[in-house]
Amino acid sequence: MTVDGYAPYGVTADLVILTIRADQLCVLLVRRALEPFAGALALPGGFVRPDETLGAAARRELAEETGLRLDEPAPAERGFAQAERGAGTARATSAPAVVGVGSAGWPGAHLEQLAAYGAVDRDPRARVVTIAFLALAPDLPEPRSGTDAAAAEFVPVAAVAGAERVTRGGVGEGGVGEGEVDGAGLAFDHGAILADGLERARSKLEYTTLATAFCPVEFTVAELRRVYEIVWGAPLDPRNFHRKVTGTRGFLEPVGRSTTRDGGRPAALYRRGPAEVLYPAIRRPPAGD
Amino acid sequence: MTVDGYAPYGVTADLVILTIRADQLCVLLVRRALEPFAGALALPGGFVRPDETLGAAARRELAEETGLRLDEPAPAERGFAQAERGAGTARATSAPAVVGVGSAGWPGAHLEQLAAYGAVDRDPRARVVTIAFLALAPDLPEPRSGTDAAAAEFVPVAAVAGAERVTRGGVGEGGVGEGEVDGAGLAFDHGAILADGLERARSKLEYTTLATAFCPVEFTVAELRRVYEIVWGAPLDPRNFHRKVTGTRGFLEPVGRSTTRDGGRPAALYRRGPAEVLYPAIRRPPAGD
DNA sequence: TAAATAGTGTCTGTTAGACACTATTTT
DNA sequence: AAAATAGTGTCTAACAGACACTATTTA
Repeated sequence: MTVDGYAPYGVTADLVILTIRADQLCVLLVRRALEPFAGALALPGGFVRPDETLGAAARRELAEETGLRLDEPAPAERGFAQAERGAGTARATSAPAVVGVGSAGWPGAHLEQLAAYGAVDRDPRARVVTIAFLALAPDLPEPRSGTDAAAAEFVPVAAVAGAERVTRGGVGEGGVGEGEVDGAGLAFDHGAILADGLERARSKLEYTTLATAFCPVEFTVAELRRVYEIVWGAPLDPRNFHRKVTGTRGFLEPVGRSTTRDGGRPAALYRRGPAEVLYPAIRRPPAGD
Repeated sequence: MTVDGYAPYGVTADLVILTIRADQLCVLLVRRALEPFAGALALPGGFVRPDETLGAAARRELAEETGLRLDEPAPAERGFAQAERGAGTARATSAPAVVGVGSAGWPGAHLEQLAAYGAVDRDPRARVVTIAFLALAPDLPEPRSGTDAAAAEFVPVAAVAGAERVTRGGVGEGGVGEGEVDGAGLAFDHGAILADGLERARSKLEYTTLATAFCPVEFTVAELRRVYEIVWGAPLDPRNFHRKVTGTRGFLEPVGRSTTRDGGRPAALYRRGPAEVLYPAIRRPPAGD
């Protein structure tokens, strides 16, 4: 059913799911089983169903691929009905039992809309617009194969050719040929989407407390610092970082216990606090990596 | 033509076009001539044509409604083909002659993707996903009526009921009933889109040089400050503001002339400089309005 | 004891915010 | 002269960045 005779579009939701494994920033990629781009790596995703919102499609895909279930965000606080809001974010507050997943939960996992991509020829089959989402999660168990993916695995972003080739802040607009793999070696325009997702994640660590989304429920200051160092690819001064994050009200809440799992003197354990924005921001070092 | 039998969607581009007129932040709204929501105010927009990207549709709608033509952004700098990038931004570098528009040009006008909105019932006719764009422009001549709009006019955002009712940073997800006008008094979910656009504009003034997009080619520091004060609805200290913007490299480039159009001692004229980000940011005062 | 990591203190330069003061115009 | 706006200087508190130093564990 179309409106006013305009051509219909396919609408998909694709996900950039980032996690940290073995001291590397990794993205979940699937090996495509079907044409187009059969055999190529791609971001997980799929068509938005007629009865679900964009965010619901993203949460469904996330659960299908990783077993990670996020609650729907609460309706807007002022009490009037709203359409699904694109800029919204979700945080898991509980983790119902899922096959292959324990009961620990991932309290800090994060999902937000990234952007819409609608180049005319981005899908050689038909006009398809995709709404990309960015998910940040602590280290997850092995991903489960999705419906249209032969296999899904976390791949270090450093190993994804071209994912880093877009300069910070600079984005353009062009076109891709029919069925042509773009510069990142991923299917469709997924290399560009990944690059945008990485830049979004890197910049959000500067001025929000989102780094905790990569951490388990309880973590040390050094573990949080390692998140920053891995995502930014640059070392941070441990003393200044410690002073900054423990001095920012609402960023960390002490658990009261400590751990020696990082070696050396026991480190205090923290949970994430209620703060979401950081002011002043933690500055991203010039470069590195 | 659909893919794998999934239901087709309509895809539209809607615009939040902001400008400053008579010391008020205004948004371009159209009076809908057709059902649904006939007679109600709505954001300008329309269906994305089969042969144009999302950004091209937004630029076309912008030109149709305002006469303001923006160049397509340059392709990505690293030389590999990219699909249209959602997070990209465009700045007009020239303003070809357009009916009703002089030759002065709007060098700072700005267009960027805001977000995608896809609640199931947001359009009572069919499943329609809209990609919202945010445009910032200097005071423009009277808008021209678009194809599906009986009239278009700039309305002070303060006069749009409910547009300010969403708290800073908090967004949720819900649903709207069939044909029901949402809390902002605008058609569809355009009140929510407007609120998101306003928040995006307000927050971008903090950490980018985008305020110049509201200014004419040459402007004074006081005129730039008035942009901040109007968009944020709060007064700023003129002396500290002056020191901040003139001391930030690349923000302003002196023209070498001055004007007395604001009264009092002549003020130096500036053009926007090459800088795009502000670090440290200009902090938004607690509230005001 | 040595090595490793946690955490505190201290110094310096930069900046925001508050506000006194001077400069140059119009009325 | 008075009013208005432009622009500079000065003070203080906060903070980033650099780095010395102490604290508590394991090997």
